[in-house]
Amino acid sequence: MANINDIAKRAGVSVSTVSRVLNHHPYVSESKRAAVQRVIDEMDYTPNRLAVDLIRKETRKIGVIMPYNNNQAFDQLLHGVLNRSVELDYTVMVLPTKYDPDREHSCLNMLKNKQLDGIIITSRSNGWEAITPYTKYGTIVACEYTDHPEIGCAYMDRYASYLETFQMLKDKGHTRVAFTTARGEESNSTQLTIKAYQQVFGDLPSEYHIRDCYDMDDGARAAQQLLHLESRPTAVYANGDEVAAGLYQYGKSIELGVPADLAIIGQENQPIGIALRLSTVDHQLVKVGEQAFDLAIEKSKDKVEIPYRIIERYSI
Amino acid sequence: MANINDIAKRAGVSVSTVSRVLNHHPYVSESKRAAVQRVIDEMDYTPNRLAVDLIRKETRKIGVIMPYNNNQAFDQLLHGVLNRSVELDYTVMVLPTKYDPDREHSCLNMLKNKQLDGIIITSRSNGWEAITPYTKYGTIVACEYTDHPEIGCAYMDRYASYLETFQMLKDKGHTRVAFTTARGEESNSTQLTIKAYQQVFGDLPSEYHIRDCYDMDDGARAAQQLLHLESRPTAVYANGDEVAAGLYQYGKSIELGVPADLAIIGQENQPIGIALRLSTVDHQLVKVGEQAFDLAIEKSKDKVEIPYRIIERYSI
DNA sequence: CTGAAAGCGCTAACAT
DNA sequence: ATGTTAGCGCTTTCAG
Repeated sequence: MANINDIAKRAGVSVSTVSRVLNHHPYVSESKRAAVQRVIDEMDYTPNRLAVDLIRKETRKIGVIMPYNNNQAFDQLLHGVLNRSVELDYTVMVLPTKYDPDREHSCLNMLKNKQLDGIIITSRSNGWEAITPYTKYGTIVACEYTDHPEIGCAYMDRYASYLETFQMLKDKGHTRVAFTTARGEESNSTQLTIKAYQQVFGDLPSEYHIRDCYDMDDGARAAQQLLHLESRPTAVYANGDEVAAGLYQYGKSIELGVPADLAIIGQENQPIGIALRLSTVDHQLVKVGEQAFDLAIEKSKDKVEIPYRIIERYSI
Repeated sequence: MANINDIAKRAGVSVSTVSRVLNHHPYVSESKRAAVQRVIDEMDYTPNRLAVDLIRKETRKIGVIMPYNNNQAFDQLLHGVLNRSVELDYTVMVLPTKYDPDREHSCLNMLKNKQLDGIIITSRSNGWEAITPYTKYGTIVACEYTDHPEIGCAYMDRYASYLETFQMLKDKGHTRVAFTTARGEESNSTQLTIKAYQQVFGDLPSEYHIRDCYDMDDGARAAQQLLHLESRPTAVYANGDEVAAGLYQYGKSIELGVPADLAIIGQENQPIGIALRLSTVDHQLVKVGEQAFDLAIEKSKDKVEIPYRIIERYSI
C-alpha cells in the first residue's frame, strides 16, 4: 500500500505538501496541488487513519456502552445515537457489557487508550465513583440523571414518570398493583420504581415485584406468578411493552378480561404494544439517544431532560 | 499521559523490556518484570491502541454495514454479530448507509485506511463488481449468497424459502396471493421473491406486489391497497412480522376474518408475530450474524448456509 | 508557497 | 535476558 512518502516522491514534492493538499490547506500552488492530486488518484491512495488519529489525538468515534444487545430499550437508544452519528459523520462502536463491571471498565478504558473520543453509557453496573475518573480521558455522557458535574446527561425524569403512572393507576381505583423490573435493587430504575410505588401505595408487598423480566416469556412467567397470588393484583406496570405483551397473553390464555380483570401498562411504545393496543409510557428513548450523542460530541456536561408521555390505550 | 518511554525511564529499563512485559513475552527476568509492572501500576499507564494497531497492522475491529438502524431484521443480524464479538474480544462498529452507494463506499474504505480488519455486509446497494476490489484490504463477508470467490457468505437460501412458502400457500388453495417487499427490483430479495412467485403462480399482477414496507404502518397501508382490489388476494406474504402485524390489524379493523378471509404469513419470527399468533418464516438471522462474524475473523471465504424454518401458527 | 525534520507511541529485528 | 534502533504513516512547526 502506497503511503504519503510514495505520493510525495512520485509527485516530486515533499510530504508536507502532500499533507497540505490532503487536508485542504490554503497556500498550495494550484500546479502542485493538481500534480499531487493526480498521483493520489493514479495510485489510489488513502491516508492511514490510524496514523492520522495517532498524531491528531482525535478519532471521531463514539462508543455506546449497552448491557445487552437484544433489548428493545437499548436498541432505541442506540438508534438515536446512530441517527445523529451519520448526520455528523462520526462512527460508533457498540460496547456490550452484560452488566459485568470488569467488561465495563475495559470499555471505559477505550477512552484512555485513545480509541474513542467519547462514551455514552446507556446503563451501568459500576458506581459513579468508579466511572468519573475516566472523564479525564474523554467525554462521558449518561442516559440517566446524575449530579456529577463531569458527566453530561440526556435523561428522562424516571421518578416523575413512575410516580405519575402509579398515581394514575391508583386514581383509576386500583389498590393492588404489581410491577416488573429487569434487574433488582442494584439498578437505578428498579430503585426509583420501588420508591415511586411506596410513595403512592405505601408498603410494597414483596410478591408484587417481579424481577428479571426482559421479554414476552418473562412477562408470561410474571403473570403466572402474580395471578396465582392470594391477593391477586388488579393492575401491573411492566418494564417494557414486550413484557406487557407476555402478561397480556397469559391473561388471555386463562380467560381473564383486560383491562377488567387485569389492567396492564407497559413502557417505550413499541410495535408490539401498538398491535395489542396496550397502554404504555413512552420515554422517547430514541430522542434520548440523539441528545446523548450531541452532548458527547460537543463535550458538553449539560443535563438535558427529555419529556416522557403516557399513552393510554385499551389495556388500562 | 505517560507513554512507554516514561515507564522505561522510571523503571530503569529499555522500552523493549517494557513492551515485552506489556505483551507477556517470555525471557524477561522476574525482577525486571515486577519492577516494570510496578511502575505501570503506579503511573496508571495504558498503551495507546492507535500506536499498537498502526504498527501491528491489525485492529481487532469488525464493521457491520447496515442500510437502516431501525429495522428488526438488521437488528437481528447485528445481535448475532455482537454475540460472537464479545466472546472473541473484538469490537464492532455499526456502519449505517441508508442504501446510499457513496456512503457504502466510505464504509468499505475503512478497510483500506486500516480502521477495520473486516466488514460484514448485511445488505448493499452497490453491485459486487464495486465491492470486491475492497477485499484487497480486508475480509468482506456477506449475509447473502454470492459466487464471488473473494467473498465469504453466511446466508439462507432465500429462493428456496420463498418458493416453499408460496407453494405452501398454493397447496392450501390460495390462487390470489400478494406479497410485500422493502425495496424494489434493485434489491436481491425482491428479485428472488418475484422469481419464486412466478415459478409457483405464473404471471405476477403488478398490483399484488407492494413495495416500501418496513413497519406496521406500511403493512396497514399495504392491506388497504390490497383489500380494495377488484380481485382481492386471499393471502399475503409479508416481508417481516411487523408488516404482517400491520396487515392483520387493518384486516381486523374492517372485520375481516384471519385466516378465513385473509391469510397472512410474515418473516423472522419476532415477538409481535408471536403475540398475534401470526405464521412466519424464520430465517434465523441471529445465527446468520454469528456465522458471518466467525467467517470474518477467520478471514474465511466459505459459503455457509443457515437453514430456515416455516413456523405455522394461526394466521394461515 | 514549500521542504526538512521532529515527533505521535509503539513493536520487533538485531545486537550483545 | 536486555538494549539500540529503525521504522509504522502521518501532521506540524520552523526556516527559507
